[in-house]
Amino acid sequence: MKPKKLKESFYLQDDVVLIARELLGKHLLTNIDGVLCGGIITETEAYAGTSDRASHAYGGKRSKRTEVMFHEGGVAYVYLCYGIHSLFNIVTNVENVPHAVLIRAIHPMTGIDVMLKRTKKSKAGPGFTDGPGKLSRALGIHHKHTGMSLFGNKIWLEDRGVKIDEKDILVTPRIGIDYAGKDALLPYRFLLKGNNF
DNA sequence: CGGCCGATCCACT
DNA sequence: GTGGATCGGCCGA
Repeated sequence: MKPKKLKESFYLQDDVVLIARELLGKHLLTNIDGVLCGGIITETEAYAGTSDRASHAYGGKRSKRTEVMFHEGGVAYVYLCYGIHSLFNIVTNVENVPHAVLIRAIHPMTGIDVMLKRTKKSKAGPGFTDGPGKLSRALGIHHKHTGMSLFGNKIWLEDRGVKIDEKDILVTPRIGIDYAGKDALLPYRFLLKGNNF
């Protein structure tokens, strides 16, 4: 199957939890600093808008940081966490519905040498791009890229025909959101079983 | 304007 | 297993 860039209709779907599941196996690509890098998405988390205590947009909160989440689906929401890490999210749903999917891990495929250099690693083994902060650094994604369209030529997603079987998907609660009360228990995290990355 | 804290990672014990 | 790094956003004064 020929690679095809994910288009608007994918990002406008109403069910962000379903989108998070469907993003497994899709390719995330960047062309930053003139270098093509990318990999297969292996772990995601859904953030379900104004009613989700774990979401930055909980209660409909708008701020300079969260405003981009209210944008129509198909843009990047990248923010700085712990003063060090840029976390990459995909904004979904229609304008004013602030849904997003956090990409937590990828299996590197393209531009591995450059990604190694960016992360100061010597080889692409376990622990290379298995966290949201790490994969952003490897791909060259910075919080200055927040609001960027995913239909452009810097950051985008492709369907390359990777088929994911239901039995290979692990579903768990989300990570690092203990402050979210009962919403911390929601099964909104999806990962591919047996992936080393 | 000051203080607190985070959707994390790494070095060190 | 634990704590420090490090800084923008947010809230209260």
